[in-house]
Amino acid sequence: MNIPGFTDIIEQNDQTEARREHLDALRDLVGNVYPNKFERSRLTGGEDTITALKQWQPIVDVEHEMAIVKENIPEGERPPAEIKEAFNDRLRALGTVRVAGRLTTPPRGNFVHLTDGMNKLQIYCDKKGGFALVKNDGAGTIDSANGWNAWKLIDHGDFIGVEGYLFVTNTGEVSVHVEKLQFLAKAMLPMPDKMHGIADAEIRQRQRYYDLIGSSLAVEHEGLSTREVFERRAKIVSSARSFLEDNGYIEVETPMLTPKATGAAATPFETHHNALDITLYARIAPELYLKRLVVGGFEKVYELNRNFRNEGLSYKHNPEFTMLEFYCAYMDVNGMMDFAEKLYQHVIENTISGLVVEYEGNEIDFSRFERVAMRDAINKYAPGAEIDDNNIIQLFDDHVEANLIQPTFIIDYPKSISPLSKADPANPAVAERFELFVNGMEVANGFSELNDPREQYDRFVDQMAEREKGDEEAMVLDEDYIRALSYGMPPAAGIGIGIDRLAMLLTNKHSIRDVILFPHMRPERKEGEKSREGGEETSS
RNA sequence: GGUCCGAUAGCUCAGUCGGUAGAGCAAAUGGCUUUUAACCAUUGGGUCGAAGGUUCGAGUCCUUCUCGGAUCACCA
Repeated sequence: MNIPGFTDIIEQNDQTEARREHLDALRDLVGNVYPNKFERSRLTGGEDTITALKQWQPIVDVEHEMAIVKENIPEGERPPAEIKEAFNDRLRALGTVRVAGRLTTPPRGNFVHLTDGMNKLQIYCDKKGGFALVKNDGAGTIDSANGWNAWKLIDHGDFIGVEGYLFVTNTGEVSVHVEKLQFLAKAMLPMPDKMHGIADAEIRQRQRYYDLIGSSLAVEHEGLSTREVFERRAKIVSSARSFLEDNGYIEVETPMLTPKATGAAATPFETHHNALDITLYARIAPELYLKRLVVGGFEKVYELNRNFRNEGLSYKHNPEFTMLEFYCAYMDVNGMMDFAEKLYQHVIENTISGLVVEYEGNEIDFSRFERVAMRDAINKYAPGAEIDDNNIIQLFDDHVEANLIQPTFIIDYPKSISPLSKADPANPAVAERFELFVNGMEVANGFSELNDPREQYDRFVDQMAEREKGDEEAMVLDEDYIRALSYGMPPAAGIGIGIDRLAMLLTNKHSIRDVILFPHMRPERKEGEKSREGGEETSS
């Protein structure tokens, strides 16, 4: 077996060499260079994270008042000492703070910022005044002689913990005057560019940790920082959840590994269960499981989780993507559109302020959703086109989809391509189905759920016939689902909402890879692998 | 899969007509020490994505390949 060596994985250069030397020297000073914990103070009520401290009212107040003082003195002049001292008395009375984080710059001066990934806090180490080193020897022995010696050995990106008192600098920034320094963890690799972060999209996606570090260090950002993108995505997910919970929905988890890949038109990933010796498929949709639960008496049910589709990658497709799918008994497609509008509005208002989303130069207004029949939309964007059941989707895709910038429900889908959807009672050829389009992109799909087991069976049979004819994505008959429907399912409506695409819209990101922490990529191949093989052949 | 664009120091990027491989940041050494991308001086750091070709000479031109991005076709 060819196990790569540590130095094959971690590139060695002058920078890593310097860090290794610093680490060895630190080991002599502090003992354990990877201690197990650091207890932060609790002045803010909870744990004193950097973010908590930066948002803590006493600190916010002092920085605000100091800013006013600075406005009233000439540019470049220091604030009067007595005013500063008054602020410092207030800050010092708050108590001793213990805070930890990563160094955002090289520690060459005696000022440095620590980050918790989101916010930065400045600390001040006074060489002359002296500060103590806390040894990582289990007892926390204080080494008052070596504080500054340890300080000289820490590197850009290392984690340290400090204890000290708060004060305000001449520039008005509340900082920690360090009295005790504790070394917490080493960064063996150099940090990204402090101005620009990581520019290479491949490295950003493959090494998201590195990208996130860059995002927390970088001074300039175009749009949201990587950290902010994923915080916003988390906000989208949590506000969608809370909206559904508040409306009486219950969250469930249904199988990811399924014996049949059905519930959507897509190619599945295949795998094998050894003990059972059967083929399993990564689910392409949770739809049929969720409706089984409606049969079983869950009147409002949702699942917010991953789907897997074995298809091409693009700026709006990742092999695994997050879908919010939910079902509501006694509701039809129109009720679902009404509810979906409210859900979108709730999520958007909670995520950004207001309902107007800036996306790639467009102003997308979520205060209003249009509803347009598919035929009407085609007539609008491809006037004169002759529409029949066979070309309607093609016409729609070719002429309409890209034009649907503002939120638009396209309704009245052909029944033939909607095998899980109820027909419109007034027009049996049309399904009670919608898809929601925003910025030319499908973001949701919903319908009145077909609950007649006999008709569902016939639709599956039609799909299987399409499959025989070569349509590999035609839906697969699910016998157990027919059995479930035969026990009776109340009238219901359901919807699937693409979370990644919503995240793209709300973070102004063009690529789905920018809103997925670890998007799918080709396996990383190191150049060394090739040359090592070659080396074995030539060496004797 | 097709088309177009890209890959140069740890990071961000220059590199003219084919003629000695560059800058800023980061690193090392020294100085300074209430700074806000700290500053000043000095030093080290490169298989120019890989292989081949043209040429006296290739980061630069040609071919192939790898990886990535954009875009088109299928999927949400």
